Amino acid sequence: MSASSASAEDATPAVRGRASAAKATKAGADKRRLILDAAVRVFARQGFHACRVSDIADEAGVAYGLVYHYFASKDEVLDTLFLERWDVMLALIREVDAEPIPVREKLGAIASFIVDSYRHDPDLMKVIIVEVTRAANSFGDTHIGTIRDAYELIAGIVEAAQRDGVFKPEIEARFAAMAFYGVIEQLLTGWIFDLRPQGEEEFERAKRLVIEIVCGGLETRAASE
Amino acid sequence: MSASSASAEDATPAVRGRASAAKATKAGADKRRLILDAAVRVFARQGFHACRVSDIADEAGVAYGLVYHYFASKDEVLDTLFLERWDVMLALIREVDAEPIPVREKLGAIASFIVDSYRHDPDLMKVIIVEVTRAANSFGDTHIGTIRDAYELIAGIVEAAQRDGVFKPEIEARFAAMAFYGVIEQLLTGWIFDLRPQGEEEFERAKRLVIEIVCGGLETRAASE
DNA sequence: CGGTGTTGACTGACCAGTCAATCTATTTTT
DNA sequence: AAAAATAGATTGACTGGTCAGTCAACACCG
Repeated sequence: MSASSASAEDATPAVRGRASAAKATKAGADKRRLILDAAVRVFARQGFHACRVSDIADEAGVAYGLVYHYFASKDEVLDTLFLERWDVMLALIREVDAEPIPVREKLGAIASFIVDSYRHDPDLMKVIIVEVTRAANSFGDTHIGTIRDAYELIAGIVEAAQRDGVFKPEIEARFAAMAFYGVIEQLLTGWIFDLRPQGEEEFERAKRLVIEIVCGGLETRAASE
Repeated sequence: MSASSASAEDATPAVRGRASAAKATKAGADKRRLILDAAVRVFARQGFHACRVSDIADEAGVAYGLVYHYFASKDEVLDTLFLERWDVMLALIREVDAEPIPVREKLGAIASFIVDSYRHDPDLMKVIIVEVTRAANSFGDTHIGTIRDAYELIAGIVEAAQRDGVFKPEIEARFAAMAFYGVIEQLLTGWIFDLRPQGEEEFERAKRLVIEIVCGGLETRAASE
């Protein structure tokens, strides 16, 4: 149901410093993936804290102990899911930032990426948002640095736009980045909890509106469209 | 340290339908309050899930069992804290909405209220945001209706502004409300986790910037100042 | 054989919620 | 006014259930 994203495949960053066992075998890596994908479904359905490790094993169709062969702890499973995806996003932001295009398009590309991530694998995004990003106390705390990285990159984009005179200088760049991210997170949260309509059209419309509101409030009275 | 807000005092809405025991005695109500205030500190420090009921009892200086004399469960303690404060906020939004003032001031008053709530009792706001509002899976689910009420009220304000021609009609009112709320929640989250600077000046500046960004993106090219 | 992969029963820790007993204050009875 | 009765307030030891993580044994492949 949720095949690992193609772009994450080659870049798998081996989960920093954790103990997690091998994946020497071809089949080994497959089982590992199987467990990760099962975990996404279980976490999305029951929530990280409410589910048992045995639920993940059952969903994956493997024995309880095998989860601990590939991961040091229940936490590490979630960590892995988060980092895998977040790293892809950080890479994309850096890529976009380097491109010689107007801010509106840069921020638009980032918003698009996140919305498309949700469209492509809502369960995974639900887990990342609900269990990590929004759970800033428990897991977010571990990853606060990584989350902050995204913040900073976006702030950098805003700052550049201010230097170019496209964005007002009086709204602090970091504040603007925070606002941008806040709107997007709220949007996904709305979808996740069925507070907002979904569907192909809605997704595209949402991308436009996010940019319209945020850039509209940031631009000087010079840029129209 | 955190005296219950004056405006909430008389309006205490007796926590809907729950079993929670009496508070017939004068001293009884005091102890109840003592436990609630202790819970705020403990929840803020350790998190709802990470703390034990005995931690709350210890912090309050009462016996373990007494918590269950006043509250049916650990959950009910958190529910009470949330509803107490959220109801005050809903009342304020309704009040503001009724006033015959421009949108910018209406939204500004709401942003001010929330920021001031944080300034007045950061621990309480931390608990509400982190453990309820942002924990949309566990507790947010129970209160999703109440949270939604705030959404809808704000959407109503935006809609009125659109009818008056002050706000663009092409940005759906609910979407705008979501964005407004998203920015504010992200702002508080930033303070809570020390990602953003705090202090009297910052609080006031933040109020202005929130309005500047959101209203700036929503207004038609007519309103300036 | 040696190592990796796989199994699932078991353990040790944890903690929400219960409950029977005790205390304190207020009211009723004598 | 003292004693008795009633009701709420307060205590903390105890129970029952839950689960993350361990481990010793077994399977499979090269």
